Amino acid sequence: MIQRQNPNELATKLKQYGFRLTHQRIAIYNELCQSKEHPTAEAIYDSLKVVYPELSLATVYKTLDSFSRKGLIRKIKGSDNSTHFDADLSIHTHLICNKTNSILDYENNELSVMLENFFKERSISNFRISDFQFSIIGEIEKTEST
Amino acid sequence: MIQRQNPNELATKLKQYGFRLTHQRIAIYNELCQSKEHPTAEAIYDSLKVVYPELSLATVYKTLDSFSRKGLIRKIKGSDNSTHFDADLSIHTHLICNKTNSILDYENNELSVMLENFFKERSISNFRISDFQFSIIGEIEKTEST
DNA sequence: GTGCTTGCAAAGCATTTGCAAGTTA
DNA sequence: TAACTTGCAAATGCTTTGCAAGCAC
Repeated sequence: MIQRQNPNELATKLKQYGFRLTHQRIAIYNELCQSKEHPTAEAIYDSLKVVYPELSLATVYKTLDSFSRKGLIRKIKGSDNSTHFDADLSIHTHLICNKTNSILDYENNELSVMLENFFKERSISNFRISDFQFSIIGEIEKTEST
Repeated sequence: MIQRQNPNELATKLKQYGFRLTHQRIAIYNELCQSKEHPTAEAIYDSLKVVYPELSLATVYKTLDSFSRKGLIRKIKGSDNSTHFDADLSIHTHLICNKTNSILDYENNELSVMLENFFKERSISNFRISDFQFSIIGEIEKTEST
């Protein structure tokens, strides 16, 4: 989740990235910004379908793909064969659960700062970096209280 | 690629992990250990088909899946929707090319040691770690000499 | 001999594509 | 109005599954 943005801010950001403003794009980007859960295309579709019944799953896929290709959002590969999306572009690490196929942020500032510093001034010969993907794979453990 | 292993070493390792020794398993694990390229199931199949024409692609998938579920090898998600495999279980970082869908090792000892040290004594509450996946996404740049 | 593994073909599922109709700038 | 975007349905492509025959132990 990234901080709450009002409709104007959303629209401005989409324009900045060269997108025509459509209801679908605004709704999809807004949904992704609000979500804490790094949703899949299908999850976004399911949430929005309630409010916009005419929305198509193919549009959600196309929109998320164009967003990520222009660098507005980032793709995350899940442990199953699904792709999740994240509006938070900062260098940070994910926890990926093999059992639930869910993705959480690993909130560890020390690690984020360390990685950021490491890559800040660094380039890789013959490679143009466009994104980082740091994941810890494993299993969410149930606590007794649940 | 991990260091060359003779047939006996391969077999011993497979047994250690509780696998029955079949020609297919030995060939698949050997192929993966020799490969520098983090191949997909299909790439492994294509390489082995020449020598073992009766080999089935489904067997390659099943075998790689059981290897990775027992922790003998590791899965890597590519930038397209394919899964690649790696016999090198050490903490290391991959370069993933969006254009060629190829995966290379990012050979940087400083980074590997840093990550290893960071996670050596660290645990995450309510999460059982089984693997790490660190990737740098981008594009391999052509050099003029190519 | 028993239980695990293989190969085949079919099925499954996430994602992409083609195109006519609708919408944005 | 011109170019881009949407929604639908069909297609694609990677991966999994069911099952009979084969093999390891």
